[in-house]
Amino acid sequence: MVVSFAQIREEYPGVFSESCPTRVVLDHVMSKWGVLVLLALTDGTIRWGDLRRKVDGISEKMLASTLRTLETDGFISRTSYPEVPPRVEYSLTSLGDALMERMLPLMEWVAANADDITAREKPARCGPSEA
Amino acid sequence: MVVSFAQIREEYPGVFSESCPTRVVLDHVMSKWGVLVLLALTDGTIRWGDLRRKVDGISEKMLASTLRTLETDGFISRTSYPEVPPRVEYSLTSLGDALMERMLPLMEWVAANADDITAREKPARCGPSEA
DNA sequence: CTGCATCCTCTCGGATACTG
DNA sequence: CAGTATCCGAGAGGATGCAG
Repeated sequence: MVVSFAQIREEYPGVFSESCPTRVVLDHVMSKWGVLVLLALTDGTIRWGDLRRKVDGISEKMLASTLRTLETDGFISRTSYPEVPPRVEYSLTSLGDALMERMLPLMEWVAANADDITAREKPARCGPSEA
Repeated sequence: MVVSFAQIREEYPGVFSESCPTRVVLDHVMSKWGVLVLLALTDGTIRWGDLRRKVDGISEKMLASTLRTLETDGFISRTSYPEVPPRVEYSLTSLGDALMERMLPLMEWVAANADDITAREKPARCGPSEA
């Protein structure tokens, strides 16, 4: 690994420590659903129901739970309109924006390489190469 | 969110789909221990025992499991020396290197901001501000 | 529409003991 | 030293029903 990128260990020698706050934040933003919810929010403000439909496979429980965690962390903001039926909108805060600025390059790389990576594990992923 | 960063949704509209390979890779590299193991490997080649001691709190089971997953994905390489006692070394592959190139900026940002983020949740984290 | 409460399942992950 | 095998508890996470 290039040295210039590995300086995190010098600046933050405690990142490997069990008690490091980094662990907590990492668990939130890099959780199975946290990543996808945050990514969905890079689109801009979005309603609860739209979010649920957008993040394929997420349950209501996990969506609510994930949103609350990320809101507590300060990554997203929740706006509730006193209407009936209710309308609630979520969006990234400036902190969340800063986070995603670093996360998106990683996501794009993963999205671009995921096929090749998983393909190597399952001999034939789709095409009838030798069946 | 700045538009230039949000183009992942246009290029990879399937990232939100449950069956997208991205989900699998994401689960591996952004898992609780996957991140830390990969980060530890940015130091360069390292032995099994050193790795275990470095990543504070990881069990033998999870270390072995994490390493096998990441090796299968092609992010790390395993070199076993036919000696006694045995010696096994792990290091990043070029693929793993490319991954960490995108991951480290994120990690550094998280490490730099984790204190503030978690501090907001626990009114006083260390200092006797008002107790 | 936007959640919360409950129940229940299943996997993650820790502890321990054992092998080459 | 570098793992594997087994057991087991805790918590993640899904399904359903209900409330505001």
